[in-house]
Amino acid sequence: MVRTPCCKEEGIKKGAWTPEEDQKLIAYLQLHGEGGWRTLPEKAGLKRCGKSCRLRWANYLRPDIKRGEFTPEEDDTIIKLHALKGNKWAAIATSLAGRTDNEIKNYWNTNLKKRLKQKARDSTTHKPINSTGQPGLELKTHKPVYASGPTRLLNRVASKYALDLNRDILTGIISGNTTIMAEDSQNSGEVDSSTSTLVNKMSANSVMIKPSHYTASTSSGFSDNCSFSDDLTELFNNKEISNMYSTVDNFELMEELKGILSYGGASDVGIEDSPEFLDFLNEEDNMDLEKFVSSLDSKVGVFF
DNA sequence: AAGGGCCTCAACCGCTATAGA
DNA sequence: CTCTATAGCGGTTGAGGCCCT
Repeated sequence: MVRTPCCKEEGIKKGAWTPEEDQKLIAYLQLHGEGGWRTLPEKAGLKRCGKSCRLRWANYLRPDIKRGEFTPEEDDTIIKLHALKGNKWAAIATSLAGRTDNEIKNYWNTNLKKRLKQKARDSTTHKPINSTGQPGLELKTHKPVYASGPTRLLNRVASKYALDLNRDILTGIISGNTTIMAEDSQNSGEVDSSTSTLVNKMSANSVMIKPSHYTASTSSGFSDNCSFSDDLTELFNNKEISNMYSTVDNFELMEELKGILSYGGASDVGIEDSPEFLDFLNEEDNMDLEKFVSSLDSKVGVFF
């Protein structure tokens, strides 16, 4: 399909807007409202293309735009949401009243990105940057050789965070059954499809946690085709988990948890086939999910 | 004072998504 | 279904201001 230009090239002004142009645009929009951007410049007496007018209005002239410095609270929100959503500036902007996606994007690139680097965190993944300068997890607390078993990892997480992390949330992450999720689902009248999938996979009472590459059994809630690491992507992108990030004061813990679980999804080739590893799985990875969750406190110290 | 480099951020570019004819 | 107009998005650019030497 041939793209039609958004405006005729001749006589179209580019570059910075003058106060006179701003006034013309504001006056026109106050009178006629938004829309009809293609024909607006001619009607408003502007030698600009419609797209330029729309952007000028959306990013600068709109009366509900908040100008001035970002507050520490706004900084915090942006950092948290960026960790969750990545460079989805428009999505991030919906959580900051009066801030435009363009403004947030600029602010990120000029300020917050540097701040993360100063804290030795990767500006894309937000994970700590290790000694090699590569983003990654601090392996000193995570034993790589056992990284393949999701349950092992959950055990570790439970052990490490049982005292700190709200147990409802941790339980929810594991079982897809938190109060937050339940309330949210009831209130909205719908459950995000990815969440539904996860809840179906994870919340059945008889679920036995299996590692994604452990093929000896097919009786668990996780099918052999179900990659735990793939589910994590869904899990951490879904609406309810997003809400946890933005509304619950557990961001750091959630981030670290995410890192640990993601790490667990990336198994080393061959490890899962070793007798030692399979023995370990038989012993500890087939435990009942409910028992596991209900005994979190007693697990403290087991793996750390 | 001059000028070169760096930084900021408004504006632009190119693309996709969506609605409607 | 196709085509077109429009809206929206994220990446990039470049003018202007600031800072340092």
